[in-house]
Order: sequence, then structure tokens, then C-alpha cells
Amino acid sequence: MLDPVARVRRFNRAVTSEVGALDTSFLGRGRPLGAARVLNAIGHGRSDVADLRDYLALDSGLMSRLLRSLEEEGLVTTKPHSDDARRRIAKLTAAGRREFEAYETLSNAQAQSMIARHGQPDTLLAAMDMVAAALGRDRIAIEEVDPRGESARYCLNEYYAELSRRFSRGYDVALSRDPDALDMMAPRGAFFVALSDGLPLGCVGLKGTGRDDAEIKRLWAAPAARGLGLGRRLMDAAENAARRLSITRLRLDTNSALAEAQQLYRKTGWTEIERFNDDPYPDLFFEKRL
Amino acid sequence: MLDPVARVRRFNRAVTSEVGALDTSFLGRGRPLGAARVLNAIGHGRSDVADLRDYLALDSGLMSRLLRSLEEEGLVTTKPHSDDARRRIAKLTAAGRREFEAYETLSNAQAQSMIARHGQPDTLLAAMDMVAAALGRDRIAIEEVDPRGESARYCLNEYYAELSRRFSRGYDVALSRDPDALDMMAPRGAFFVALSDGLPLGCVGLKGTGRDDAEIKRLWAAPAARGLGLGRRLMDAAENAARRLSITRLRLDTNSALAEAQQLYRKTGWTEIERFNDDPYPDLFFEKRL
DNA sequence: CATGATATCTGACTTATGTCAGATAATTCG
DNA sequence: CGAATTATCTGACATAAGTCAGATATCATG
Repeated sequence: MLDPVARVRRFNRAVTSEVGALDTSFLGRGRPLGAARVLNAIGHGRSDVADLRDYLALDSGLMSRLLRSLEEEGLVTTKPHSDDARRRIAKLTAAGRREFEAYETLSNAQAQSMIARHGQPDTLLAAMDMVAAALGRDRIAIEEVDPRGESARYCLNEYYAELSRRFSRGYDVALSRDPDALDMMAPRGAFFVALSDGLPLGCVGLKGTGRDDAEIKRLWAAPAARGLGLGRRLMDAAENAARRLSITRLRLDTNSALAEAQQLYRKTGWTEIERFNDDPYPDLFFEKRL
Repeated sequence: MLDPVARVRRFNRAVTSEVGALDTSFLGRGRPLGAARVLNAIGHGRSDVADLRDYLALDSGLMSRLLRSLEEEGLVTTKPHSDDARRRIAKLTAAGRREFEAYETLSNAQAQSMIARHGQPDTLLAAMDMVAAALGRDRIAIEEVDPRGESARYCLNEYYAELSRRFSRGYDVALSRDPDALDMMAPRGAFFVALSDGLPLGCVGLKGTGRDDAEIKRLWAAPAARGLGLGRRLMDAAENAARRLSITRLRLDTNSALAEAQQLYRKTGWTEIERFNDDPYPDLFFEKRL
């Protein structure tokens, strides 16, 4: 009935006509959209004026005027940066924080009602995640993090949950050789997550031994982020980290049920090798020389 | 990691920052957004000025000025309506049509690139359909149509495809008693589709006999539209049509694999009855007295 | 400390958008 | 026909948003 292009454009129409409503949810509190956006950006922790200007894509003159109008309303104060007095730092006053909270409440209520009215909220949320990830694909950053930190733990839990869904016999972390976190941190290894606007969308671990070999572990991409080339970007990050650590031989194990992963390895220079551990879950083993 | 409200708001941020790009795709041709929107709305077949004003939510003064600026550019002509000379009809000139086509090409290219860059376009499109349907739920209209028409045939094909996916033994229309289209049209019956911005999202048939009984057939809601209460709205439309046709007894058959449908029937006053046909697919039979 | 670079602000201006009260012309209805 | 209603247009304004060329203060560097 509708070809792909028509479906995307239908989506665009749907969001633009609703997004009027999203954007103007910033309205209705007697303040132009520009000023409301600045107030909200400050409330969300952006304080550096240059950062604000960049994030909101505003001209410096306009930015300056918007800030001053918020100052005149008594919602914001600015003071010079302690290191560099040319730069200015904006902060919400108590009244400003109240205004910000009011906007937050509005936005949350709107989001809440969208979910509450829907009969299959989980499916809808998954769809929204996927669209958000696709739209924001150029803003997904690969960051090296502590594998014991919040974003890493979130990814690992999702990864385990997915394995237990996809393996016909289920998956139990306890039965698998759980890599010691210290092996996936400098100076022996590394751990990376892919972050999109605060949400972790994927991860990979480089588990070193302190010698010149290492293993790739825990490669995972969120279902919402499949098709964005995240797996490849994560693997690249891990390989580059390995090179920096003077590692020359990488190995990994995987399961033939994970077809996408296998395909990725074969396309990026990995070669299949014999089983090199007695972990019960993997049935496929790969190696790559750096 | 993120609660539902945070996920919706993340979606909102993703689309608003991209939708800037969507909306301003209307820019870059030296024309303010307002004028470009009017030109495009006319190009898409809205010609009545009042209709345009309503659709674009513009003040009548502003609308008038935008139209005049397009006329001065030689892109649009207006003439009085033939029935009512107070109303005005806007039409694109040849130059206007060329400009409109240029915008279309831009929009199509943008949509195309979004899909082309994605590794799982079908999943992404399904997600976009779902979000578009949820955002536009208040604009979904139930319309009575000819069951042999384009939108009805599209729904029926999707319906058959879904049955063959969901029935363990598959589904072959030829084996089922295919209702004669004439039985699903006035004066014996009716056929309804749910339309959202041009896309059919669901259907239902009321198959009459010319007497005071009838059957409900082909109740279907697109996967993207599940959870929006479409099934209920379609059934209501069919029941109301039945009442108008003085039908007092409705029956239907279904399969226990279609759990949502069964649940809907039980919640809306249908009672299970004995098998009343020898169709191979259904295994559950319901009746409702009007 | 002089010089150029940087971050922000100010003034002057343009364009886009939105609002509102009539004006104008056509239509409807008693 | 005449009064009320309706659709659109016009004029007069107001505000929002965006642009750009300096002005000002501060910083980095030789």
C-alpha cells in the first residue's frame, strides 16, 4: 500500500504535527519558546554559555539577550567562570528551579499520558527507542567506562537477559566463566559502552591477560539499535584499545544462535579456530591477529 | 536504566532535534516555512482556503498574506468557488507545481536516506508505523468502503498473510469460505476500514444474508495499530451498521490462536456457541443478539 | 607588556509570525 | 427585499527570531 519512503514521510507528518504539541508544551507558561528552551537546558545541567549556545544552535547575540531576559525575570543568575573570566556560567535561582520543575512536570505528564492511553506500552516504547536511536545515530558515542559502573552493569544485565531468551537451553551467568572486571580495565584490558543521549545502547569488553593476547567478551547491541553498525564500531574501539595495549592476538567465543555476531566477525577479518575453553555455552571460536 | 517516561522524553528530544531538520527541509529554497507549508498543502490536494487554514492552523489574515505572497511569486492562482463565490480555491501554476515537486524530491530523498542507512529497514519502518499510529490515534477514522476497493483489498491481504503466519498449519484463503463481496455491501451488509492519514490500519466486514441475521468477518488491526482500541471501534461500526439494517442476530467464527480477538468478543457481549459451519480454520464460534 | 585570539555583550536591523479590528463581498433565511 | 451570517481580505501592530558588525573584557603567548 505504502512504499518505504511514503511510510517515513507519514511518520514525519505524524511527529511534526504532534511535535508542535511537544514543543509548545514549553509554552503556556507565558514565555517564548527560545527562553523556555534556555531555561530547560540550564535546568538539565548545561551551565556554560558557549555550551548552551552550541546545544541550542543559537546566535551569540540572541543567546545573550535570552539569558538577560531570564535574568530580568529573576530565574537565572550568571557569573564569570572561575578559571576563565571571559566565559560565563549560568545557574538557576530558586524561582528558576521552580519554573524548571513546572516544565518538567508538564513534559512528564505528557509522556505519561501517551503511554497510559496505549494498550501495548512495551511494544510502543520499544518502537520509540528504535526510532530515537535511528534518528540519533550520529550522536551515539563510544566511551570507555568502568565495567562495574552503572552503564556497564545495565548493558551486561540486558546481555544476559537476551542470551537466556535466545539460547534454547537458557543462560545462567554463573555457569559461564564470568570475566573478572579487573581484566577488562586498564592496564590489562578495557570496557566500552555506546551511549546515546544518556542511554546505553551497546557494550563490548576487552579482557586482557597482561601478556600479548586478549579476549573479546560481552559484545552486545540493544535491539533498538540493531542495524546502526554499533557492533562494528564497538569492535573497532576494542581492537584499537588492544593495539594501544600492544596486544597482537585476539580471540573470542560465541554461539551459532547469534547469527548477526558471527557474520560480523567473518566480515571483519576474524578466522574460525578450534575450541579453546570448556565454557558450556559457546560452540564457535574465532581469532584475529593484529 | 530508563523508566517509561524518560524513554518517551528521550524520543521527543530525538524527534524535535531531527524534526528541526525535517521541517527546515522545507527551507533552503528561499521561502519562509509558512509559505512553503502552504505551497505543499496545496500541492497535496488541499485547495479550499478554509480547509488550508484549518489544516495548517493559521490565522485568516496570515493565511491570506501567505497566499498572496505565493501569488506574487507566480506559484499559485486563486479563483472563487463555483458554488459559493465567498470561498476561494487555490491552485498551483505550472511554476508552482515545479516548486512543489522540488520539495517532494527533497523530502523523498531525506526519507530514502534514513532507510538506506539503516541495516534493518523493515524493523525500523514497523517501529515508525507504530509510533505514527500512536501519535495519530485521534485522527484514525473508520470509513465504510467497497470491499473490492484498494484499501479493503490491502487490509484483506495483510489479514490473510497474518493468519498464515499465526496458524500453525498456515492459511489458504481458497480453503476458507470466502465471503462474496456483494454480501458485505449495502443493502445486505457493510465493510469498514480504519484509515490514518491515508494508510489503512484495520478492517471488518459485516456479511448479511438479506434476512435478519449476519456474520462478522475479516476483523483485522495492523500490528502497528495494536493497543489503540481499533478492534473495538471497528466492531462498534459493524454493529451499528447491522442495527441500521435491522439485523438482530450476529454470529462469527474465530480461532483460539487469536487470543486478542477472543478476549475482545468476550468483553463486548458475545457468547460462545456451537460450531455453525464446516470451515476448516475456525475452532471457536460466537453469537450476539442486538 | 604588546599582540592577537577568544567569549560575551550591545546596538541596529531584517524577516517571520501572530493578533485583532474592521472592510468587503457573497450567501442564507425570514 | 433586508438583516444576519459567512469567507476572505486589509491595515495596523506586536512579538519572536535571526543576523551582523563592532565594543568590551579577558586570556595566551612571545
